[in-house]
Amino acid sequence: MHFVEVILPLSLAKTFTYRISEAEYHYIKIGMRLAVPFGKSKIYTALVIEIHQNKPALYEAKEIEQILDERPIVTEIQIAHWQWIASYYMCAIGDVYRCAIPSALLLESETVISQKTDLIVDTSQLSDDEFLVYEALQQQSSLKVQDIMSILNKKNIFPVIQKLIDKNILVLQEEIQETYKPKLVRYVRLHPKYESNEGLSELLETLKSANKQKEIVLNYFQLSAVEKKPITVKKLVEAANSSSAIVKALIEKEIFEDYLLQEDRVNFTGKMREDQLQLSSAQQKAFDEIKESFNQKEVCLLHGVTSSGKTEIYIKLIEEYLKTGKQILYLLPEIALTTQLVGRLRTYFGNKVAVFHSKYNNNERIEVWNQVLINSDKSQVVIGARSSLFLPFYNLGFIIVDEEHEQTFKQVDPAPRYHARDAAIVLAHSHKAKVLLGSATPSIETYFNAQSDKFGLVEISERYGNVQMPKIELVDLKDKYFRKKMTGHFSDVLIEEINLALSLGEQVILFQNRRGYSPVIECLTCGHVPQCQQCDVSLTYHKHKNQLRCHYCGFTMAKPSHCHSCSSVDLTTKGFGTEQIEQELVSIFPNSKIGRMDQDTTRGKFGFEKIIDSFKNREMDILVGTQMLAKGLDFDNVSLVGIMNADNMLYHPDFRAFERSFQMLTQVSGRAGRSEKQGKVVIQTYNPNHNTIQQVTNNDYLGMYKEQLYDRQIYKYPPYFRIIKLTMKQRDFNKLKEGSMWLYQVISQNLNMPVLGPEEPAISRIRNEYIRTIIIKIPQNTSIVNTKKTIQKMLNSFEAVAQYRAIKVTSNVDFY
DNA sequence: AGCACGCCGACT
DNA sequence: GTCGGCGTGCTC
Repeated sequence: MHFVEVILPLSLAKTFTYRISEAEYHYIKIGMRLAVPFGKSKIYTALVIEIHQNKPALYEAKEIEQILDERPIVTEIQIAHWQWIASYYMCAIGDVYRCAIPSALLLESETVISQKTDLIVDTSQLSDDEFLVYEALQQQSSLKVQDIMSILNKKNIFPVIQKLIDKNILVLQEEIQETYKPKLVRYVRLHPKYESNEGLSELLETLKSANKQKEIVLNYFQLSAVEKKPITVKKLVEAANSSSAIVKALIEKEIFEDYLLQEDRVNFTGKMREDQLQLSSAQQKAFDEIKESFNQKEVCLLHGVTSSGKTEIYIKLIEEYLKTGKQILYLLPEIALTTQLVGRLRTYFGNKVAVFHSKYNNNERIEVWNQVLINSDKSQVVIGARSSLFLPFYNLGFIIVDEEHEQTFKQVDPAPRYHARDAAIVLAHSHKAKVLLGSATPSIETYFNAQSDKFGLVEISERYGNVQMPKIELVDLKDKYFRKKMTGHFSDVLIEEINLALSLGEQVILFQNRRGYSPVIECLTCGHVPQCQQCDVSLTYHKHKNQLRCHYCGFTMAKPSHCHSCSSVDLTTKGFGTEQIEQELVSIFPNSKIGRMDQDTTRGKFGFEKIIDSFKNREMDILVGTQMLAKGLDFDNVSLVGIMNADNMLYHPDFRAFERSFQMLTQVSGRAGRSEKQGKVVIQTYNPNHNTIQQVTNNDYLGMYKEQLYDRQIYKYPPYFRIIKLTMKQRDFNKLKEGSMWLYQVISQNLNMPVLGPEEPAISRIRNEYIRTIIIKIPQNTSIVNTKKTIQKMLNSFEAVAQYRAIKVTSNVDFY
C-alpha cells in the first residue's frame, strides 16, 4: 500500500492522504502537483509534501486523479518555509500554499453541464426552470454552474439539475483547464518558391501594380538584411508603415508564409552599461562595513538618509553575489517597484534580472516562476514585491529588503498575514543567505534589533554627491488662519515658495495624505452625514464622478441633491483631499501645469508610471499626491516639497502613529533638492512644537527612536512585547458581544500576560458584519510558541461551543 | 472553499 | 403541504 500526503489550496489546516500505485510511488516526488478528487465532486490541485506507506486507520484513502508535473515545481525548502509561516502566523498551510503559488498553476475543476446526445425530449414533461435549462442547451453545447444561476436567476440550482439528470437529459462533467498559455508571436518569411533569383524577379513582376504590397516586400528584404533574424509581422508592418491587412493579402497570395514561435514575455532588449559603477567614499565605506558585518551576522541594517545612494550599494553587492552563482532576491514595496528602478538594474545586469509583481498577469508570473525554478540565467536577480518571497529558489545567496520600514510588507488580508521582511530573514536562514535591510527611516523594531546586536548596523549620514539635506520650514496653521494669511489650504509662505520655485523653472511636489475631493458631505441644517448602509463609516465624496463612495465595501451612490434626513438643500463638504488641493492650485497658479497622483489617477497597468514619467519629463510643474509620492522616487528638478497638513497622521489611534508620521514626513521631504541645490520643505501644521514634527525638522531619527522606544516599553508594545490581534466578526450583534467576552475571559485567564478587549473598533461594522477585537501582548521573555499553542487551544474550545461557532475569528500575529 | 443535509419560515 | 432560505458540518 502506497500513499501521499498532500496540501490543498483551501483554508484547511490539515494535510490529506491519498492512495497511489506502486509505479506512482516511485515516480512521484515531493513538490509535485497532483489532481485529486476532494469532497463530492470537485477536483483540486494538491501538492505532495510526503510519500509514505502508512495506511490511514480511520478512513479509506481515495485514489489520485492524475499527476500534473514531471518534476517538482516547489522545493523542500519552500515547503518547510510555508510550514513555518503557517505556524508562526497562525494560519492554515493551505492558505500559504494558495498565496505562494501563481494561481494559474492551481487548476481547479469546473462543473460543466451538457446534454446527452441523440435524445428525444418531451418538453411538456419539464417544469419551467427545467425547460429554461434545456432550451439554453439547444443554443450552447455546454453550460457552467454560473451560467445556469444567471439563466434561472437563483442561487440553488442543483435540485433542477438533479431532476434533469434523473430524466436522463443531462450529464455532468468536471473539466480541468490549463490556464497557462505561452505567448506566441507571429513571424513572416518569404515563400520558398521565390527564394531563387528568378523567383525574385517573378515576384516583382507580380507586384508591379500593387504598390502597397511591393512596399512591404521591399521592407522585408531591407529588414532581413539588417537584422539577420526572423521578422515578426508586427515589426514588418511598423517598418513599412503599412497595415496587417496587406500582409494578410500577401500571405493569401502565397508570397509570404506566416509561422508562430513561442516567446518569453519577460524580456529585456536594452543596452547594458559597459563602465564600472563608481561608489563615492561614503558609499564605499558603507559597502565595506556591510561585508564586514556579514562575516559575523546574517542580517545587516543599512540606515542611510534619503538620497544617500543606497541603490548603488545594492548594485555593488548584487555584483559580488552574482559571482558566487547564487540567486539574489531584491524585495521592495509594491509601489516603489517602478520601471525606472528595474531599468536601472537592467542596465547593469541585463537579462539576469527578472521582475515579479502583482501587476503581472498569470502567464508572466509562471514564466518567472519557471525561470527561478530551473535557476536559469534570466532569474539570477529577482526584483519583486512581497509575494516574490515565495518563488522556488533553491540556491538563494542574498536578500535585499529595501524600504524595510514600509508597512505594506505585512499582508493584512487574507491569510497568511505574514511580514515579508521577517519571513525573508527566516527564508535566508534556511538558505544560509545574507539579508540586507535598507531604509532612511528604519522601523523601531529593526533599529532595536540592530542596537541590541542581533543585526549588523551600517549608517550613512550624508547624501550622495554631497547634496545638502533639505531645509525644513514649519508653518503654524493656527497662527496663519488667525492672521487671515491663508488662501484655501495654502499659507502665504507656501504660496511664496511655490512662486519662487516656479519662477526658477523648478518643480514642486505637494503632499496631502488623503484622497478624494473631500471626505464627507454634511448637511448645514441638521448636521447629517450620509453613512454606508452596510458599514459603520461615512461615505466619501468623489468629485470627478460626483458620487459618494464607501471605501470599505465599495458601495456608491450619486451625490444627493438634498439631505436625506431633513430634506435641506444646504449641503457642504468637510475635510479636504488631493482633488480639492488640485482645484485650489488651478485658481492660485493658473499658468502652471498641475498633476495629481492618487489611487484614482493611477489605475491601470501603467497609470503610476505614466504620471511619474510625465512629471520627470517636466510636463508638469506641480504634482499633488498622497503617500505614494514618498516611496523611493528620484526627481532631479524638484526643489520644493510642501506638506499640506502634517497633523492628520499624527493623531491616528495607533501606537505606531508617531513613528509612521516621522517616516512619512522624512521620506516625502527627501524628495526635495536632488541636484546641486539645497531643497526646501514647507510643513504646514497646527502643532509646530510637537516632538515628532521637531524630530523631522532636525532630521533627528535617533531622538524619535529613543522617545518611541521609551513609550513602547511603558505602554507594552513592540519591540518589548509581541502583539497578536484576534478579530471576531458576526452579523448578530449580541451573539458577537457575548462570544467575544467569553473568548476574552478564557484567554486572559489562561495567559499570564496583558490581554485587552474585547474592543469595538473605530469602524465597528463592515458589510453588515459587526467586529470586535482582542489584543494579546506577549512579553519578550515568554515563549511565543507556547503562547500561540495556548491561544490556539482556546480558539478550538471556542469553536466547540455551539452558540459561538458562527463567529468568525481571524488571528493576526505581529499586527501592524 | 464547495457542497449536502436539515431545520424553519413563506407561499400555493 | 412544499419550496427554498440559510446555518452547520465534512471533505483524505
